[in-house]
Amino acid sequence: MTQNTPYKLTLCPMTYVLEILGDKWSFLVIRDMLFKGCCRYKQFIESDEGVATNILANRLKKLTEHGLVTQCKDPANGRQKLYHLTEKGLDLIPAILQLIKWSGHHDPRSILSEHIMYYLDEKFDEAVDIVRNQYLNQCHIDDHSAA
Amino acid sequence: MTQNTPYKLTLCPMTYVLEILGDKWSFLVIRDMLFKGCCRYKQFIESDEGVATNILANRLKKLTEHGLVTQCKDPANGRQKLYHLTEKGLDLIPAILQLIKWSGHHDPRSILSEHIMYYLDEKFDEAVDIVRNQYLNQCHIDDHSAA
DNA sequence: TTAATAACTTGCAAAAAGCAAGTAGTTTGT
DNA sequence: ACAAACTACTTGCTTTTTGCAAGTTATTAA
Repeated sequence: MTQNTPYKLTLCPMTYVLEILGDKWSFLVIRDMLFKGCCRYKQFIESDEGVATNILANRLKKLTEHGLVTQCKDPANGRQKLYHLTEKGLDLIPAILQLIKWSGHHDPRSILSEHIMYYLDEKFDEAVDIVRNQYLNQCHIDDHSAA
Repeated sequence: MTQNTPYKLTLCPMTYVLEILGDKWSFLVIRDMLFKGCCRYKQFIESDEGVATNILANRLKKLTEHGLVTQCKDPANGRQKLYHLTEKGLDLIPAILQLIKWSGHHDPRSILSEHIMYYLDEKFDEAVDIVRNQYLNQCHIDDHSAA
């Protein structure tokens, strides 16, 4: 076996990722923020998959402690909090898009359009930028318009 | 909000991925195959994280049912089975490498070398090919040499 | 100032994970 | 040929985590 070529990639440590994203709810919280524009507790609760309130609270706390998410009071409504992705959280976009791309290719019930698959297959980096900017825009709007 | 531009990417379905990879052990099995050359039950059991035998059996079965893994008898030793990644499983390499890349950037205790980070940051597609070929080679060797 | 709302917390039942021990099919050694 | 060893599991039981319903607290609208 070719031992010391520069082409041998020995990378196995996934402990950090799995510690943070090793369960589906953490992933879904981030997905809801990125693609559904969720930034309030209630919005996550109302999201399709139906998280339990205690689980949601736990995951938001965990993601915040790990620096993927920030919390702040809604300046327009003091009884609401706003949750946003940090740079560290946004840096997960490539990984998440690769997972979505994989779904697009292998999920027999995938509903991803050809247009989207084209972007993921041929213009991946661009897709990452689009999702990122989309998110940043969205936040900007949500923050200044009360729910 | 820009509604109908071709740049609006509305992709949220991750149900399929999460159904298959929504827990850490499934991920770790695939990682062990890709990066540690695990292809036998015993090898997975002996891997660092310490899976319970019942959990491992369950996950290998699940991954096989979902078509990410195949099982066959070891032609060289009838009491052993060989587990291998299918094309569908190998197609997860980009996603896994993105997660590893993310770890490299954000895990304060990351042990990834600069060389590897260079590949992930600047030559991502090449890194995917390398990992893929590395795996395919490895299998070829393992299959024909008894444990 | 009463009612409603948002973001949680708590308590309990159900499901899943983790551990130890056991089992079935091969195979090696004598 | 037969006993001991090996590999890939399964089973039963304990512990942990999840999921659900019902509070609780802080803030705001009527």
